[in-house]
Amino acid sequence: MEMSKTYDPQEFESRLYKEWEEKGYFKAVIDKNKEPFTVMMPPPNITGQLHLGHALDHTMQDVITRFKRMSGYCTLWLPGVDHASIATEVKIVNLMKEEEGLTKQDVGREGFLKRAWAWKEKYGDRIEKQTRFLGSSCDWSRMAFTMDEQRSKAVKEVFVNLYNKGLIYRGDRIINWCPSCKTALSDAEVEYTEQDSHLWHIRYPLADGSGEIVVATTRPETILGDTAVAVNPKDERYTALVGKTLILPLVGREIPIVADDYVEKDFGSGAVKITPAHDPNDFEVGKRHDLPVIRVMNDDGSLNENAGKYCGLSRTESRKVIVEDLEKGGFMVKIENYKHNVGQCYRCGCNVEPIVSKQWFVKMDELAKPAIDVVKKKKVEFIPSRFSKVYLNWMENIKDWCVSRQLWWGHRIPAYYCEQCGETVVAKEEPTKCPKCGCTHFKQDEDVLDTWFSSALWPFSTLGYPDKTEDLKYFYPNSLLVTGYDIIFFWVARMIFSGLEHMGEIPFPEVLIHGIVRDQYGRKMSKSLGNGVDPLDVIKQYGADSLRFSLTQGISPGGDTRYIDEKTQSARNFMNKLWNASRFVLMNAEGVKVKQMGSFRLTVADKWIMSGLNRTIKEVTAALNKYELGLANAKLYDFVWSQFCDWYIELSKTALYGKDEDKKANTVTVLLYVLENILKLMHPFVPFITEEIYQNLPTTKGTIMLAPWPQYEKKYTYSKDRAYFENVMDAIRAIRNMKAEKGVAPSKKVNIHLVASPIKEKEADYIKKLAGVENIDFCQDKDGISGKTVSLFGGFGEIVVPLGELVDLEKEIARLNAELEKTYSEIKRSEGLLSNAGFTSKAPKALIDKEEQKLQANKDKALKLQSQLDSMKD
RNA sequence: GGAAGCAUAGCUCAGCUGGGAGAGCACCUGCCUUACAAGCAGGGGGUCAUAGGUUCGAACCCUAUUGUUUCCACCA
Repeated sequence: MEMSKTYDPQEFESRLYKEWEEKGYFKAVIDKNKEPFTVMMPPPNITGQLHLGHALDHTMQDVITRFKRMSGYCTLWLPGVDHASIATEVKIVNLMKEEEGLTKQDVGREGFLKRAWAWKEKYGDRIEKQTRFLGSSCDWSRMAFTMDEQRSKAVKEVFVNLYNKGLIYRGDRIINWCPSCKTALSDAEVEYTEQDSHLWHIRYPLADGSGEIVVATTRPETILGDTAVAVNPKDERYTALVGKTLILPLVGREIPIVADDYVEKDFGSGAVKITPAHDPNDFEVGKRHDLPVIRVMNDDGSLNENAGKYCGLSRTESRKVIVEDLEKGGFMVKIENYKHNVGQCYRCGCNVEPIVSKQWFVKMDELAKPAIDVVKKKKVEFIPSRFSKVYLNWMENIKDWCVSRQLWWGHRIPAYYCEQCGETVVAKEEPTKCPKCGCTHFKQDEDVLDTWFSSALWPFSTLGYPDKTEDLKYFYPNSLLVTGYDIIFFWVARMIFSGLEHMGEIPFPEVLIHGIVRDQYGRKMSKSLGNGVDPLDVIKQYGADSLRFSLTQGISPGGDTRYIDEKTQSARNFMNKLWNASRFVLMNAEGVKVKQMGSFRLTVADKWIMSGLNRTIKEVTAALNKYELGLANAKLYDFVWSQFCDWYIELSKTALYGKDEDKKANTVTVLLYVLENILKLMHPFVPFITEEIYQNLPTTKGTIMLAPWPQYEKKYTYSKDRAYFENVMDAIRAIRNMKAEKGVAPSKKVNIHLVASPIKEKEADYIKKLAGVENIDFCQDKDGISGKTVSLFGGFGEIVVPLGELVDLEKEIARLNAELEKTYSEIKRSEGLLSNAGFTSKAPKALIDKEEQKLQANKDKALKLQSQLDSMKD
């Protein structure tokens, strides 16, 4: 094959993806002799396109999936997309408004859903395409959508079951209401930010005219819905007043003064206005004291008919007007500046209103208990483990889950109301006859379910639940969940209790948490900042492999990462390096009869690279088994570039450019062997380039995707040969260093004497070739070496380089003195350590031995340095 | 108010049972050496936030402090 001189990913990435898919390599075929490894893709929202966060998420899953597939598991990575009820609906509403000038009401439910499905087709496809560009090896034949037929069946099944068990109920409760999206939200869907506001102190006169109570509030407009004022029962200031009534300013209604522990004596005036319809805490107080609930707000946030003359005013207007009226009426005592947290809708960002409303809820007490248990008992483990604390903290304080949404895009709630008697029937299909009155006309609940209700079933709904499929039997529980910490509550927690409740088993034993991808300054990527990066642009410029490698570089579980263009460039450079190293190997393998490993004697250089490879196999495998992708990535980078390319390829040239055909064949064999293993180890990270090269190796057949994962083998440790060869390398480094320091041109070859060196003549060519040496004189002593020379010391013994006029005697003496001083300080350090009884008695023996060897070596070196110095002073 | 993470070279970050401080990028000096200038060789640069403690030995373990980021709660 002709390989281009530079790496050009556009040339092969799409072609290879197509080939993999056509040959069915992504498809999981149930094999009872194999252990399954199952990962469900967190389904991206169909709201738009994939961003770098998805790219990271998918890359991590693909790396792990490909690693497991090569390791012999029956691997299923199941892809999907999420209908994202509220997020998608908001987008479509906006689009309709912009393009057609229409509202939801204008087009009606059916017309709206038609548009929504068209949207789904468009964006679902786009997401699928992007996923393919990334190289994701997911099983497209099992592609799932949270609202397709099978998933809808699962949702209905679960809803009905929970209802029949009494775990789902409908009732008037205080919920978070988004006045802009006009729907209820769950607690998890509210985000709090600090806002500047005021604390208004308002006078409430006692009904009997005997005085007044001052209350402090941040919501003066809700005064219209007040049904009591509460004080702490231990607050002496007010004990005498409890039970009396107050006249509600502006309204004139009489409201009681109640005592409740919820009130803090020391905050504000110690008295709190109670508005059960518009504050979660007040709602609870109201329940305890049996207070009426007066809702004064419409669904759009404006005041309703209960607000009397203020009816129709918007949220902001009403506050202004009411404050003015309070001031006019002499009720306002003072206004303080005040900062406090206000909840916002996580989709549209507008302030949410706590409102009493009739909604469907999932009862959480019973469901949470086992879900807490499995995490505490580590049947479900978070990686890193600190996230289990986050999970437990949330789960232990969970409230009932509001699951109904006043939206159209989503799973319609399978509840039917009898048109005659109003009886509620919850069933998978519309009932034919009312069980109470026999009427045959029903109206289905208008609301849809929270998006996360269907996502919660993902680990098993994707496998065919509620049908008892082979997939479900084989692939459940899943093996691993990979996702970001931002959706632990939304998703992970709900999957855990859902799996336990509906499958009777945990959904997955491990949850690998990753962080988010930030921009180069560490800011979140967002539309408003305009700092988002489109993965497709990156792929176009650098290739998917470069993006994948760059995203997994320097990451650790749970940690955020920054996207920096230079990092991707450096990954691309690495791809180019691998490309060219392969090109070098293939060029030299041309026409050479490749041998079998083990059928010939390895050189020490061969053994050095083989042991390095072996070590890398061990480390990379261990790192991947722990899902430490950043670590595996770093080990690969180092081995491929700094060991294989920088050293072994250079070393191999002595044989490749020599005349001995047999030696050449040996070297080619080792080069191919190491390269093949490098490709396999790197394949999970960079699937395209490794496949492209692999298929062109003379020693391989078929796809690298299904090639067996490299195994660590003890026989390739070669510790002694490795240590010996390090001396050769040190010698090369020392000579290069010396030449650079003395300003000797790299092309200028020098002659050297190797004095009393452990290095054997066999290795002379390596030194000559790599260090730019003409001749080497292997000798036992320095007799016979005359003229101005430089001496280098190390594990290789002494290297004497005659440099003629190039050597400045003064400078050379200074250099040697500096080195001698350094050596003495090393000796001192070793001696200090070794004379320390604590150290010698407690430190491990290997460490003590090592220290002793070091001490001896340094003593030898010091002697040699000293004698060299002495000789120069003559 | 509660909890957690982070603090290591100019920048981004590794450093995984405590045993002489590392990489990439950037910088400086030489090199177009027949795989690669998207490259090669060499080099400078760090009181591992601060203060204590444990230990023969601490970037690593403990305590406190400072700075920073995030999550949870939401006292009107």
